[in-house]
Amino acid sequence: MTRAAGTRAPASDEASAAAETPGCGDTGFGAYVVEAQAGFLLRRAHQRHAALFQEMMGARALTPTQFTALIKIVECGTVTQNRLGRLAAMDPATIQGVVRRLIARGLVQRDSDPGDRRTHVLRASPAGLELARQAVACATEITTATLAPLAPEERPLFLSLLGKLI
Amino acid sequence: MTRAAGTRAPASDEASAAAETPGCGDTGFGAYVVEAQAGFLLRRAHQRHAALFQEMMGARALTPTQFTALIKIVECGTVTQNRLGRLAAMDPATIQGVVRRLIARGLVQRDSDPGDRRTHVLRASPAGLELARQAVACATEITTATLAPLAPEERPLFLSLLGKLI
DNA sequence: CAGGGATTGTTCGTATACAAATAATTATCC
DNA sequence: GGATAATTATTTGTATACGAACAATCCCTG
Repeated sequence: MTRAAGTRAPASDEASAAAETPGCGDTGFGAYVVEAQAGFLLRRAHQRHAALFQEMMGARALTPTQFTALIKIVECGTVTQNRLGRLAAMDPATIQGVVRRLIARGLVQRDSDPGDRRTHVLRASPAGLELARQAVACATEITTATLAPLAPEERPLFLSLLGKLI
Repeated sequence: MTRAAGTRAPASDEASAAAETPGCGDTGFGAYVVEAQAGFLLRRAHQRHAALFQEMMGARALTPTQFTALIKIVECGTVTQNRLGRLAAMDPATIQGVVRRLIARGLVQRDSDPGDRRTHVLRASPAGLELARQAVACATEITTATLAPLAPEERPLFLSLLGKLI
């Protein structure tokens, strides 16, 4: 994470220099250091992963959520939109937009369900299936890159702890 | 994380039942399981933290980013907007909106800098300072709640590993 | 001191993320 | 079988998050 000083990047290394950044002294918050809190670190780690994902996914141009949704659709073969949202951990309002963009790119198709007139059935198109296969290979490298700062033996431990945070 | 089946919640427990959700068989992705990847877990952990934050911050109605920005302003006494963004790990475009909302709530004030006509100097208002003090106490509990699923001895370890992911 | 490069803040467009409200439909229960 | 509850999908509004482009200003170097 060595970045030039004048970048438009979201977080300069200043954000890691917890305690005493010049001009920013202690102001009576006791031992509370924002940069050391779980929430702050989760946000930054998530930011970094998203950046890695975008960079490494490259021309495939899938966002993390689009990728997750597409994979889940392929795994299910056929899903309903809200159920897909639950599988992919997305709000009905959020999954709506994600699916709309996947359909707009021709990666997913949507058929009406004769058994339930409320829903539409989602299914991956051939192009979507092909892209999914390529993306999975790429995503494996993205996971590796995300965990790269950890020693190999720390990685499963970290994932196990992270997984407990539901 | 025991939630009723029909909630509007972003992620039902279905999203944790990795391998074999009924109707969603293996479709040739080999050993790749989305729900076990670092990115997916980071996104969910971040979501959960944000939900805890909103719930526990309650009437104070600060979002995690607003809280971070406010704390950083108080710590610095006086900051420039972009510099604040770097300290709080936010894009210039993002910090702009965060600061605008803090100003709209009267928690932060903005004065022009005679030494540099590009910038404005940010400073916490008395109300902002008071809210910051209350919020820090609350945020400490939020961190505890976030890490609650971990055994006490696992918590510093987890934070240390998470911190390595920059 | 002049001119090029860097920095600051803003705006626009896109993509999550979620609460809340809504209409349409299905499921349940008395 | 009919009222009620639940579910599905959509829409609106708000809040991150970031790339890209921009004008104003500063800084530095020649």
